[in-house]
Amino acid sequence: MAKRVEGVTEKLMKCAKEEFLEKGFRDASLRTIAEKAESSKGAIYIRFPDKESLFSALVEPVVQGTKNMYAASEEETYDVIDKGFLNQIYEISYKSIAGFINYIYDNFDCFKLLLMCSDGTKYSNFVDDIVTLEVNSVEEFWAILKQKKIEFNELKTEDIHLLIHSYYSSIFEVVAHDFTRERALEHAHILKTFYNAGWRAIFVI
Amino acid sequence: MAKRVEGVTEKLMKCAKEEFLEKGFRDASLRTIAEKAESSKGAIYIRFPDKESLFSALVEPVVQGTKNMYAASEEETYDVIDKGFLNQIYEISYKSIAGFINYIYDNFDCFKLLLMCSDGTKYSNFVDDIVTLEVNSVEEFWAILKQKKIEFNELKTEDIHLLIHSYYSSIFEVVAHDFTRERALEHAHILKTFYNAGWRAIFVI
Amino acid sequence: MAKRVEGVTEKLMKCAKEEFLEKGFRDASLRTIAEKAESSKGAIYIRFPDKESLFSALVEPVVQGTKNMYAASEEETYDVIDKGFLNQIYEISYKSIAGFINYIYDNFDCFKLLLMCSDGTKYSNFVDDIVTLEVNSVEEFWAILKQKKIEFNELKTEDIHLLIHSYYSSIFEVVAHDFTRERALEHAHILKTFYNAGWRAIFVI
Amino acid sequence: MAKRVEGVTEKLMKCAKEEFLEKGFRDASLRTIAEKAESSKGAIYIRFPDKESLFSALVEPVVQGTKNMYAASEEETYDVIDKGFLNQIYEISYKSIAGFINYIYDNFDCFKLLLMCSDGTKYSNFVDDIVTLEVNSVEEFWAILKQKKIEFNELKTEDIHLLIHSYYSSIFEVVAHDFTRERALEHAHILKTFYNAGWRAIFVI
DNA sequence: GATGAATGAGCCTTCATTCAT
DNA sequence: TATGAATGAAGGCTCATTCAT
Repeated sequence: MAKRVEGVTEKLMKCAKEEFLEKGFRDASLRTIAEKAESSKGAIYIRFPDKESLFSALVEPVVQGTKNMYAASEEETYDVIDKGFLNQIYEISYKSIAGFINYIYDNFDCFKLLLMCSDGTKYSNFVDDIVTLEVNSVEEFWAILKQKKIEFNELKTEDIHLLIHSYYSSIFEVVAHDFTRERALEHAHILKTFYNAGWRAIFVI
Repeated sequence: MAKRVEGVTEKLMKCAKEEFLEKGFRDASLRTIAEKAESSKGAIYIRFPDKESLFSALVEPVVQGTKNMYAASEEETYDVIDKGFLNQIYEISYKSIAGFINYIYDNFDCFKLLLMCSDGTKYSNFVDDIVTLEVNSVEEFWAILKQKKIEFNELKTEDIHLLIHSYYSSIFEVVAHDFTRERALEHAHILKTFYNAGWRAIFVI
Repeated sequence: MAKRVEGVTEKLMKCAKEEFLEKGFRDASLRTIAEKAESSKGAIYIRFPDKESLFSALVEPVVQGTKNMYAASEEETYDVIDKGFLNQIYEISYKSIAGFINYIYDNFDCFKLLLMCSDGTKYSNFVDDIVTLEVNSVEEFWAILKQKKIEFNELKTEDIHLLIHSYYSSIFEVVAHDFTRERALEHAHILKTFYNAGWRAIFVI
Repeated sequence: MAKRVEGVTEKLMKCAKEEFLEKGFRDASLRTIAEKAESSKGAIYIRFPDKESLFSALVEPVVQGTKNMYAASEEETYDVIDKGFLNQIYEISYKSIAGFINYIYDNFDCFKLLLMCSDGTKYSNFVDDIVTLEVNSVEEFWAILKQKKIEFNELKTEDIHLLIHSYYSSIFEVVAHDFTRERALEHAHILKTFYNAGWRAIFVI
């Protein structure tokens, strides 16, 4: 039985990650990746159907992980709404920041790939996709508020989208600026304070 | 000496703009640009030393304009500080939003180029550069506050950077999402409220 | 004005022809063609959008020429029918053989390309296309015969197709076997006798 | 020594046949064949030294069978000549058509491979090879005629070759056009009439 | 024997840039 | 100045064949 030489896939992925990080998806060269990995172009194609799939392989687990993490935090939120603790919603809505930051730092390179090197792949809209997910969730949340006859200042979807986008921008900037995990968490704390105040200012009637 | 045919540069730039907007800097083809402009690749190289310079020519005025606008607002700010109206600083600090939004919409395509099509050029960090400018200004502002023995909660440069980045992200997203000028201004109003509250929450002791 | 260096196109086409003749379309290499022509791959792409277009350029004039020649001989045939000289039809139907043979020999290499090296191009069915044209014409001819109440043994379209195919096979084989023009014409004479007898045998009631 | 797993060779050949029929020799992929056969590329190379040998294995029996059939009919012909029934020679010469058609239809796929999918293999001249055999036989036949002082119009070898080639072209076209066996036999009947007349016309003095 | 990973030459094509005209 | 032909490196990808397991 012909077995894949052990470690080749790992080496290829490691070198691919380096190349993608250095040059971005588009300018990365499979030739170079193969050479760096002391392997061959063919060896890549045995493992990945094409260039984008190689990128995907590096990044997809984290994309799914992010979505799962998001889905989980969404459920949590709904529980809270049911209990009607509106005043605490701002707290709760972002209580998972720390968790997310940690997740990011557990997968730092992947996030760097997603955020800064994914131009030309289907992941180029990663931030926007995340934002859209959260926007939908906010709107569902608002529907519940309405149902419960709780008054609030409703914004247009687009405006929420932009505000949430700016929120994630701030989070993800820690990656671009190579913050340490500790500093990122510190920043998240500030961010929470900042955004809670902001949301209150425009949301509460 | 033969003179450059009049209007060719303009036509080239117009067509280059279209091409860059459509495909982004990297995927744009000089051949296509020259063809669209009913001119030649050589004609481009007479006027611009390379591909990136052509992009620069389209975008640099607005980059400078933005910096100038920023410099102006900075002076303004200092005036205010001199007058010591700290309580109004949040207001003032962003009173120029509308002006900036209008500037963006007066140069909509250029901003789209800078924000969404500049991957592969030195402008890929445009937002960050703007943010850095503003951060420096904020720090100078803080220096004055300190000088005046006005107490405030001083943040680390990096944290301010990220917050300001998120602010600009939100502003610039109106470009990505093709808001009308009116909607953008509307959004700016919300943004002002939101960020004023945010800044207050973390800045005021 | 940048002019194409004289003779490059010709040299490229000449070398392409040689390469296609030697290896067939599929196995021909643009690299090799460019090298043989002491030119560059890019130089090919200035002139021809792709590999098949290069092949087309060599061959298309003759394809059109053949169709035109065919169309001309068709008109001629109809004149004859109008005069009702059925008995001479076999003669006339092929009286243009010599002309066709000469046309083939005026474009010997092109026919060799079309007949033996076109696998992988849209010309791979060249013979069948010619045959189909002639079959249609035969059927139109028969329609006229019926109109004139002239009796004959009508065959199925498929059978005519195969017989005509075999006729052209014989004509085109002179190319595969590198007959001289004179020998080809000699063969055409035999072919005429042979096929006239054949057609008579199955066609006349 | 380990034994070849039974049935694997058969399965490989079956799948190879499908692949070759579908894509032709050149575009067929050994990888695809191995996958279709739920086997491996290595398994192919154990059984066949290379790609062309795999094709050969599919086709060679029929190539030999055809040659044998031809040899048989040749002997038959000589018997007839010995009996001196020249007038019947045209009949007899083709009396084996039906047999050959049936043989083709008993091995339809193989003939399709030989006639339409063999580009790039040594079988690309299959038809010509068959024709050459028959031409040789015709010439031997003529030698006998001469020996018997029977007069006839002797053609050049090349001309006979082309005529016979056209004859086989017509026969083999039934494969390309997917005639049913019955239609093919029907066509063979027409062909016999047609060619007998043709031969007589040029052969008899 | 069987496997399929590994190889690497080779494919067609694109493109920014140079340069002869 | 203006042209666009010429260049040639580089791109992603395929594939028959070899060979270690």
